[in-house]
Amino acid sequence: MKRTRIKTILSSEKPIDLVLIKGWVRTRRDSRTFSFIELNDGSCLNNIQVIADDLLKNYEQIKKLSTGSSVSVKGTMHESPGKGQKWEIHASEIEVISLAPDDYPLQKKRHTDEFLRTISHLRPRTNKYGAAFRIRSKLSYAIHRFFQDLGFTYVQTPILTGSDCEGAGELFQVTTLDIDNPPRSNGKTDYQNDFFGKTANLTVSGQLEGEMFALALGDIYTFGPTFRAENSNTSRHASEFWMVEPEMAFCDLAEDMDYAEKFIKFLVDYVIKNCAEDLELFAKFVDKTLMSTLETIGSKKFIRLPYSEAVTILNQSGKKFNYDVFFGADLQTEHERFLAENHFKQPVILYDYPKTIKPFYMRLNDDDKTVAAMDVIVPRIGEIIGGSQREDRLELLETRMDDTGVSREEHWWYLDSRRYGSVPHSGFGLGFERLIMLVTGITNIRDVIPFPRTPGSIEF
RNA sequence: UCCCCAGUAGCUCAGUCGGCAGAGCAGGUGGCUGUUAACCACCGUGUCCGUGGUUCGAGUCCGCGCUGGGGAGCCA
Repeated sequence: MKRTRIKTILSSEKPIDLVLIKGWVRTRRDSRTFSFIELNDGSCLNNIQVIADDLLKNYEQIKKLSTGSSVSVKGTMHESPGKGQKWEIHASEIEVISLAPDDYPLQKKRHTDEFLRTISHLRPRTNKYGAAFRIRSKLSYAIHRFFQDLGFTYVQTPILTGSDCEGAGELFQVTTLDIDNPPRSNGKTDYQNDFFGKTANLTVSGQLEGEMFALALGDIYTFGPTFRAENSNTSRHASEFWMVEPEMAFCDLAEDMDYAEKFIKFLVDYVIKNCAEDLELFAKFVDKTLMSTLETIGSKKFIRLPYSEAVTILNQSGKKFNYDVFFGADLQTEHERFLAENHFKQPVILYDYPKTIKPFYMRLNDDDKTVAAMDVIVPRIGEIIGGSQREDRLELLETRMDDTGVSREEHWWYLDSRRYGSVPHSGFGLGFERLIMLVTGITNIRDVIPFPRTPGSIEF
């Protein structure tokens, strides 16, 4: 007999004569002649209540079932006479697969997120983390769905790279050299003898490679891991995280913003429609304003505001900021949050930033002062998307590289794309974990990653 | 990297002015019960993060370190 998932039987319209379910005991309560077992198999948030009566031949063993134990249950599903659940299973046979000893760290009461982080291998067994990681899975699917339905091609850009990309952050170096005794020449480590014959790193962005494919396949997206060796100790940064980076040929900044807005709205809508039960847990226990936040994102057209106007608004707001605002200053977290949370109270797309604070690949505007960059700012999270129209004019790109100290020689292949049939194109990057935080109300990035990596922490 | 806060039982926490370490939950035993974070009674539990100091006496005060958290920077 094949096991049925608890999610499947809970959504049944009618009783079932005989079912086989398998799962883990969440809690057990004894009555006089029988025992209630709350069973969860991870297929959904809800448990199913199993009635084990004392006629079962191994009832003495069943009475020892503790939280975390695994069992296999055969029985009939019928309407529950008790309050609190529609269905329950009356067991005809219960096999104890494995007992969890009483040092099982998860109790049926609430634990703190900090404690659960120390047992990352067990926390998916809790309601909250089970829900978070089911939502993470659904969102991954929705990302593919969005782009595939629009005819985009999924490109797997390399994780090991030879270039330091856009200088997007500190790099994790990858080497097979003996680090205690590396080969040296002219007083420096000689990487000619390293595995790839030169220095190699973990990727900080797939964008430049993504552009090459957009300029061949038209519309593409990447979705994969990214690594930053920055000593960032905040609740919004991890050393290993996932990014989605679409790149569109024949696309200007306005269309880029259209895609970004449509993308976020699609994902929020997808979760509301497909993760209702799990979402409810977060709306109830994690963030009471979650549903209204998500509805605002889904229904309101995102504000589009040039950087220069944002500077004016911030200066006229009368609010005292820790960092001064003036044209040429990078907007700080406090400024972005003020705009999204206090001034507009909804998502805002800022665009046309000063060229001095943005990387070399962004397209120079006609004013010669700003570049065609855009950031999507959402309440509570801040920047969730950063993107731009790329500089497609070879001479201007080369000048910008020289000005910002990016090696032309190393990026010969990137420059080739502007040499041969260059076209206007745009793209953006979305931090996947920040999206999950936005959608669930979870405030620490460590709690939306199965096994988070942060400075000084790689236990699992 | 900088600023601030915290570290006490398996977990969540209290601990007054520096004077014998204490609750709830979890666990054990018994009872009761179509229960649902069940309930009632009884029972056990400590490197008070580490280290150095002040003091007759330190969980409590001071220095240093470690770990965790919040905020900032860097960014997604």
